[in-house]
Amino acid sequence: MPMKKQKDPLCGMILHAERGKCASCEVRALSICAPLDRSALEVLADLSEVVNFRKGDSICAEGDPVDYFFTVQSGALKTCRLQSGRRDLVTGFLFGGDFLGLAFFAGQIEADTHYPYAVRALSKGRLCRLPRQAFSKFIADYPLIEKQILAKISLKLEQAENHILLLGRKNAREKISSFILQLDDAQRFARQNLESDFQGVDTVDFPLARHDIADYLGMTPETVSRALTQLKEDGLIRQLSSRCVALVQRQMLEEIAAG
Amino acid sequence: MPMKKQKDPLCGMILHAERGKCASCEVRALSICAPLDRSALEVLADLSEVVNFRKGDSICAEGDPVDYFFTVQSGALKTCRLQSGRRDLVTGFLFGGDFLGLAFFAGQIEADTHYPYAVRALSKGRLCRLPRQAFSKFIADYPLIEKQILAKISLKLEQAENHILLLGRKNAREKISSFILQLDDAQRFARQNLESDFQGVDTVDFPLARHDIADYLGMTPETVSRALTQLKEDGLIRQLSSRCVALVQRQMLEEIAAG
DNA sequence: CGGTGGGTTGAGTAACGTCAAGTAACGTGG
DNA sequence: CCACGTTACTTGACGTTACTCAACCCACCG
Repeated sequence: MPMKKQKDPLCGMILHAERGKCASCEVRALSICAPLDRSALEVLADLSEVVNFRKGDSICAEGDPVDYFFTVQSGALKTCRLQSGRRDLVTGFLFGGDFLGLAFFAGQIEADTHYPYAVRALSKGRLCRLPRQAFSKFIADYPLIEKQILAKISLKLEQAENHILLLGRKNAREKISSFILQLDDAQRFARQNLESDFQGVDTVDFPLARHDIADYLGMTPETVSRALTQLKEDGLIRQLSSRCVALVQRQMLEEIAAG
Repeated sequence: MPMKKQKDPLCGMILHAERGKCASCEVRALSICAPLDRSALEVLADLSEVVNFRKGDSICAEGDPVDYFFTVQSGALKTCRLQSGRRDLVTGFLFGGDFLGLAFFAGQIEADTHYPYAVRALSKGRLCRLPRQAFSKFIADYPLIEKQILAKISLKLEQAENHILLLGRKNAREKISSFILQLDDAQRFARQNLESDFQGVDTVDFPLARHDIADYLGMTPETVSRALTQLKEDGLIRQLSSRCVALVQRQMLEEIAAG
């Protein structure tokens, strides 16, 4: 059984570690590997391993040494900072195509670095794992990858600044509205780029629990719940299930989110 | 007279635009130019211009095209995001040695980019200005600089995550304590690296007004003031003037800041 | 059919924001 | 250098928001 507080990151996680199949990678278009050619992918496939994780698994703890980089293939993860005697703070999420290890890259690939946050799984899923040393060498030969990583860091910084604005100056209603739209954007983007032929109503899935949303938005689960029911009562969203809502009035949501 | 809301960024600002003197730059050790050799500095000096700014000047507005990069030589600036009908949010500060333009760099030096925040002066000071195009070419010849920029972006991201933690999970008292320590660290670091021979009591200068602190910490000036007097009453700090405090019990401050 | 965990709802409270008054600090012009 | 006007800062009274603690509901699972 998956323990609530895993002391052995990764140990219980790897069910079937097997050589990566980069050529047929489903999320390549979203990942840092997007610009690589056939031969580069062959080289990379020899470095990479696919590992599975289950809901609740700990990928790494705060302060762990960074021995691997990861690309998320499926599932959802959260990066969080712990505080003694208080709710954690979730600094961000990782979905298919996202890269884990960004912050440790810039300029200090050779240095011994440590994770500044813990990473935990919100659902089951799959990671592509790359040994740090080997991948660092690989990058040296394929500068295109470095550019991709730079672009991702830049994006991350922009997201962080938006998050700062949200935490610093928005109330519960505005936070929730922003969050729903954020998820919606991410899910539209993924659908579009992976060329899935899905075309339905504008619905948003929450791949996480209320308390995770709360920890991301700097509030409590109760307040999250209350803000959601308020939006529901105002007819801005419709709740299909506890983990899925339909956007009824996107325009209005955007206005609220903007403040 | 400097207007409160400047519509013409930079126009009123440049008093004496003159060729940079990189060889004798006072903040080089702190800046991205630190690793450059004599000949590189000569080249750079031809690209750069020194411009002066006064308290309240607007360096750029949100959405302005990025035509120049800057290194701060002296004085203090804030980067802020505006919100209609609400207090601004200050996302960060720039002091001597800091580089302005980081976020626009990564991976898209050639693209037409825009500032995601406004930059305003908190005091008078001096900037080193570099035309974007020319500096981008310069970087291509001196990869050391690119590494420096990467390191700075990485640092920025780390700071952003700390800021997120502060805004999301700390109360007024903890926010102020963190802020004081942050300023103290920055000021110690600057003193140390610039090898000033100053050796006094452990005091911290606030190069900014209460409302700027409030906008940075996601609170109001009144609450900032109250939190400061509380720390004063508890004997953790001593107030030498409205813009300068002495750290009486650094240890305790650190404990409070950590939560 | 009871147990469990996630989610919602309610009542009371603490923390912070708002509004307003008062005080100290500063810069300017005489 | 002083008098004045302006701005920044502090303090107080009050209102609002979101947190805390608790009960309850519901879906899912043994």
